[in-house]
Amino acid sequence: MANAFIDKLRGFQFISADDARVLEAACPPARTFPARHDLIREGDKPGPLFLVLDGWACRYKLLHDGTRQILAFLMPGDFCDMHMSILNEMDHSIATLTTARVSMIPRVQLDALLDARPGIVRAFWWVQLVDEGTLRAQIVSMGRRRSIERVAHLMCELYIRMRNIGIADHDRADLPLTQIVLGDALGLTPVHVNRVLGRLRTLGIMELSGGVLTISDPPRLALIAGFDDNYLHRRLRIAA
Amino acid sequence: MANAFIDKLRGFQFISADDARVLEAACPPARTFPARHDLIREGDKPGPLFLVLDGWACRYKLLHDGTRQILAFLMPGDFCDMHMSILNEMDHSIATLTTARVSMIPRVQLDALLDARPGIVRAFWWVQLVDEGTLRAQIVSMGRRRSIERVAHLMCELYIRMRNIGIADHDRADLPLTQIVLGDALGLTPVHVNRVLGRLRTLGIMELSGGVLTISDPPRLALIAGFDDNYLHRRLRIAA
DNA sequence: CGGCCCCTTGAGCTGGTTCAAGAGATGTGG
DNA sequence: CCACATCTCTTGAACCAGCTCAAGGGGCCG
Repeated sequence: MANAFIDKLRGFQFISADDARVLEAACPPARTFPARHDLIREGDKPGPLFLVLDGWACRYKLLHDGTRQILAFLMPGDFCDMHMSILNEMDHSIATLTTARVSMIPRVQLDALLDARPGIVRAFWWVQLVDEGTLRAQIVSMGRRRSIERVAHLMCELYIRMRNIGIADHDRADLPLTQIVLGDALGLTPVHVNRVLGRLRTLGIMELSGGVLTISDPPRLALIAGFDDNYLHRRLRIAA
Repeated sequence: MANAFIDKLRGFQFISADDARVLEAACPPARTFPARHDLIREGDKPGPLFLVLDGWACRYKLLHDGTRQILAFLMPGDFCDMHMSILNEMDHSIATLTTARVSMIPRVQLDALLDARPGIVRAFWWVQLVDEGTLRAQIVSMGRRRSIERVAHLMCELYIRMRNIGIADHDRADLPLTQIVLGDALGLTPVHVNRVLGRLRTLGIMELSGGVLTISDPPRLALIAGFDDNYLHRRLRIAA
């Protein structure tokens, strides 16, 4: 897996072979960061565009009282952050959750790429819009789902996304997220996340332990979650 | 106010006079819709781009159990929906909340505009990114703020956004949102929204009644909300 | 004038939090 | 390679923010 990001664009057939080649050539060698390392912080000025090639990261925001809200999980093939090149300041931070390999495209080079290649603009825009759908899905979860549904929904989403990029087995996947991290993403306390996971385990639906997610009853999990994957926009039009 | 959308872009100095003229010329005469009218529904295929010129609308999603989650409020100058031209299907619906004047740019014309005018692409992308920041702020609210903070935060945001487009006085603004609508946006029951508004009124901080928002103690409201307007990205670079 | 929303308030309930404590895992330095 | 420190997971008990259910009043529109 040389470049998970381009694989993703290609996998969705949303970038031409030509554009993919140009984009890939623009990616400098990846750097490896340890877990819990901030790639960029709220308030920072424009920097390079990050592409997560391996490992996990997240967007998050710290509140005044020290609590953290995780806004999105970034897995191989996700990017962070387009914003930089258009807005003048980050309104949230991005950090690794595990050891992660990250490719960083300098902003100047990125701008040149976008000016020269409308196909790449389109591809990036598409990714952006899909990410936005994921944000909306999270709002729905936090506003209208109870804890067990919320946990189930996140597990469905992460599982599908992992399967899409080929890092999930039939019913198992490595998911190196602690219950604290899950709580910060779901707006729940880690204690309650623990109880909910225990309940799902007892029910024989899924299990998360030792960093491995095992879904033994996918239909029931999706039912509890009220999961509909339309927001992940997997079927789409070929780039114009 | 001929075209609130272009006024907004101009107000933020993010579009050239030339691009503004071209964009304005592309807007067909506005249509007026009654309140509670769906402009587009989840699952719909690409249609025209909507620009809200007058009145209020919202993005929302209905769940299986009939509950509704409002994802974003659209006021004059906001657009809905770029998604259409890139994704193949809406993952949420958009409806008017009040009588609203809406301009609809046909998609073919929009695509031509975007192809011919990189400046307009940039401007749209910027708006898109700002909207995304607003989504993230909502996630933070729902995940980490209690009801009174959440209500206060939404009021701060709406007030600032209204002031930015010139439809708010010094400490008053028309805000034609029912407590039911607010509840659907905030993930609270209308009953509880009522109690929280009552509390804020008793505290002498703000009042919402008869469709009019009056903020008598802005600093205290912002303090309760933990409000920081950085995510609205008002200071920004002039379009390249 | 009548019907339908919307707002308001009360009373009791409950899902999720808080606080606490111990056991298991993981990593680090000597 | 072991010892110790730190982080994570787990479970229990009490509490409380926000929900549910219910009922009455007010305003707007047909």
